[in-house]
Amino acid sequence: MDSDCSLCPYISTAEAKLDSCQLKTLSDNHIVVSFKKGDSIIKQGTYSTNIIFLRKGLVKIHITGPYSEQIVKLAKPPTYLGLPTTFGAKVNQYSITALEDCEVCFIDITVFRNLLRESEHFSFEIIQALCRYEIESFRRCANRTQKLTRGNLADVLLDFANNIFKSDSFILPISQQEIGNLIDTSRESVSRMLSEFEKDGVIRMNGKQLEITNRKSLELISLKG
Amino acid sequence: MDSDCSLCPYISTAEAKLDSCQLKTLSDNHIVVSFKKGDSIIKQGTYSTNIIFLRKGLVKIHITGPYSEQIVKLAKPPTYLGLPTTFGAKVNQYSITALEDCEVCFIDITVFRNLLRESEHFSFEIIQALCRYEIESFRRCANRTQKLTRGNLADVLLDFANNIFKSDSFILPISQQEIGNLIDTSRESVSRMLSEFEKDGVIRMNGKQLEITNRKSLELISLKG
DNA sequence: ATAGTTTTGTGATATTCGTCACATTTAATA
DNA sequence: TATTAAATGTGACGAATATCACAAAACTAT
Repeated sequence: MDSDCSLCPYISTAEAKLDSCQLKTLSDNHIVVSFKKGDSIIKQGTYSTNIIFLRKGLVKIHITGPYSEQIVKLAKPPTYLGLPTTFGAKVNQYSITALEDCEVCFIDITVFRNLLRESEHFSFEIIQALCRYEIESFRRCANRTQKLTRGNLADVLLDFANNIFKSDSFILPISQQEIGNLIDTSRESVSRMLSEFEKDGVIRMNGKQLEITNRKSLELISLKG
Repeated sequence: MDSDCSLCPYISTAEAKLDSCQLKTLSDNHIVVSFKKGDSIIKQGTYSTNIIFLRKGLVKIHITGPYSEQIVKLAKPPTYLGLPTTFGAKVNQYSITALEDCEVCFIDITVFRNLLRESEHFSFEIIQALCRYEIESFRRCANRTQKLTRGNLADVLLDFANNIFKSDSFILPISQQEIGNLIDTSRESVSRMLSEFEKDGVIRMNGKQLEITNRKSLELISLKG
């Protein structure tokens, strides 16, 4: 498998700060692995031994809460996966599972640490990324707990359209049960609300195929519930 | 005001990794500021211009959500405040307010960046701290949204006893309204539940003075709701 | 294709909890 | 201490949504 990082089209902004020699080291010390839809990439409770970089495919980051499975967020390339769980704890504090077929780089943790050591730019990029993640998770949590469920569902659909698929027409990569786990509600409520959205002409659905037909309304629902 | 960081009893684990010269730079480029209970230390929406280190007193980190004020978490010394908001965004994404009289170090941001640049150990400590914060906030969010409200209230009381005051008898540093903002419920519900806890002999209250009289029960409530 | 599994749709019912209203207590300040 | 403001206690009521039950549909794999 091609493993010259300097030629990789999926390179991270942090890695762009590395010089050619450092990129060479990275090239020599990582492997690219494919995962099938549904495969587990990181499993909560196991030891974390590698830095993982997502270069292709969609994943969910989820955590086994006190009662049910909670999807913390969805992530798309290019992004590191599991930095917090690798540097912040001995064992993985959450799971990561492929929602589509994925390609992932496993980077040796000591090599990665050396890069942090050698390149201030690289490590500062990582610090900034971690800071952004945290702000994002504060906000996500505040939304989730304060907004009405309808608003959260609208947000999920808008997130798919705006950030993940960049199109108002897409195929839902997760089940209604999983949407429920993402916005903390039951699958029945998700089903009912989606029907409602369709009845109101905000979306059109056909199986997993979904189209946003009235973006304005959806944004209004996101705001007002 | 005393400003030799090498003599500071409140030094952070990250700063402990600095050499004497670097500590000297830090000493010369920070000021210690006192805040009174209720004072605003960081205000959401303003520019973030300093790194802030909390060396004394209790603070709340709160965010103005779509509808109401949400307390993200409470923080106690020694800890940096607002790293994410300083490195992750131009303007502060949340507010920090003193719950008790506080002492805080303001560190010049360029000086702090130079320290990150110069000391790999220092910057790696910061990375680890950020990673731990994020894991913690995933978990907090999962709890908050999944547990029953009673369980969350029990958690708050246990957090005061175990982590913040390290005693089963303490004076509540926040109002019932604020407890509500912390666990996403109304102040009325907080009031009702506290009465209930007292009636069941789990706690004893006298104004803001609170004593946990049956820790086992409280832990059970935390688990089972 | 067909049997089996997973996902989805929908009604009836129960529960939790927020909201409003107002009384009461406690704290803050002149 | 008098006056005002802030925090708390408590009842009645309603809205949002979880849960249960079951049917229908869609997808998987032999």
